Amino acid sequence: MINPNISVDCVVFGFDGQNLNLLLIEQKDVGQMRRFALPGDHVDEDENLDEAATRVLKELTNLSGLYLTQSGAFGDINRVKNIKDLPWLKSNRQNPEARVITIAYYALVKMEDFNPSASSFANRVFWQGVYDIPELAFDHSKIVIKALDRLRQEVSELRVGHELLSEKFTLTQMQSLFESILNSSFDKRNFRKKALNDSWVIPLDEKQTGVFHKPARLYSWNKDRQSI
Amino acid sequence: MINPNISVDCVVFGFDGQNLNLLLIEQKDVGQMRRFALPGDHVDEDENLDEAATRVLKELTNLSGLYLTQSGAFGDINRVKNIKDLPWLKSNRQNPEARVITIAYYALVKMEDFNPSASSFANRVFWQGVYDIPELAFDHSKIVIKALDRLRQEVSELRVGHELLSEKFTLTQMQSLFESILNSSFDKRNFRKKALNDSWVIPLDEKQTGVFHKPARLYSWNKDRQSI
DNA sequence: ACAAAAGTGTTCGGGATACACCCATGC
DNA sequence: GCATGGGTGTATCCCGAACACTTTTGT
Repeated sequence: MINPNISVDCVVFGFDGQNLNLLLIEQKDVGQMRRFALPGDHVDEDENLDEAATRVLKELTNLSGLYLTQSGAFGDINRVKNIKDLPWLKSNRQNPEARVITIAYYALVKMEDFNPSASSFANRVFWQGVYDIPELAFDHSKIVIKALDRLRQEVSELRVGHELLSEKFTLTQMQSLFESILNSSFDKRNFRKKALNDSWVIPLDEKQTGVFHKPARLYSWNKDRQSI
Repeated sequence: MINPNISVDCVVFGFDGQNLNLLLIEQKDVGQMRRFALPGDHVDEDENLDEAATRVLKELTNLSGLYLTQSGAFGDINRVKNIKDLPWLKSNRQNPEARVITIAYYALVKMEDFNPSASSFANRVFWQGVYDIPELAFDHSKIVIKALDRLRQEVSELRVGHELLSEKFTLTQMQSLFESILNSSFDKRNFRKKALNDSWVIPLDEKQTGVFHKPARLYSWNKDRQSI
């Protein structure tokens, strides 16, 4: 049995080697309008919050074991009162007037692991550049901003980030990851010095293939050296 | 009308010039046992989460304008299933079995501004040293740990802290504040150099009185220099 | 005079920053 | 051979860490 007052919403960040992206859905059953939102669902009575978020993420991406962490609770009384959200609420909720508090989570996925496709949730699921997010349903824009804030903090402290790169990667990709998350840029030499000095990564005896310039060396994360 | 599924709990930190303390209540109506908890209450249907937390804090301390910020949502299905919590739930809740999700807040108060006294909430309200917290009801210990974590982060980044000292204070008091929050100790000279170099504080033309040693100079916060 | 806390400067090492040119490969 | 990104070293500055003695007041 679901609890009508409590939901979870997932801010799913993905990285493609160049840019940071956000997973959005296009809502169903909203007539002619196109309205975008974060994936989310109500929480079941016998389900922990983390479990509900994990479930939403699993249904959406068919991936498990993803990095997933809570980023806040949103419960303003008018968060589901926007007139533009009425059509969806009417066709998806027993009581469209009900107050709903949502617990926001954010997740990190390697984009290469996953191709978005339609699901029970939505007409359409797609990646969107984080610096180019359209208007979202409910208070989802606020939720995204807060999640991005948290992600930035965690990345600066190097507590997360490896979840967004593939097993083997180039230092340039790693630098792009940091730059796109923190929305700033770094000096190449200093960045590489730091990554190696602080043993964030381990150099492999392998090089990039299939590129038409000098192939870059590949690296992997140093798992012993995480979260310091 | 209250929403039976959603509550707020407040982790209220206070500082007395020496040690960091936490405001606890002793629960009413639990028969012979003594059981301690965080102050909290259900959220009203027409009340925002922040408003509910503000209300709890106001009823408790009779102070307003306090620093108050959300530190997380706690919703494990068995968070109110501990047998020791049954007596209180039975005498305080219509449906003691109901699932309750709580949104945790943490607040900072100057202890000199406020003397705890009994209230509608509790038999007894009292300050307890944060490094000496007894067993708490529900999952309140977890909530405290998380709030303390957040407080430490914010203090290290100097985003909060001034809320815990009076208008005028000595550098030694300020150092004690940092030391008790971060549970570590600093070199006096280095600490003072940093506080002054980085313009955290402004020296006043005033000295401590009523002490039986060399009186210390008083300082106030540099409001222009906060949160950097 | 004595107890108690206030107040003060210098040295050292390590990490962050700034900066420009040659290299390997595919086309 | 040329276009594209890969890869490298040095000098400087600032910040954090370590460290011990003198000063002022009340009793």
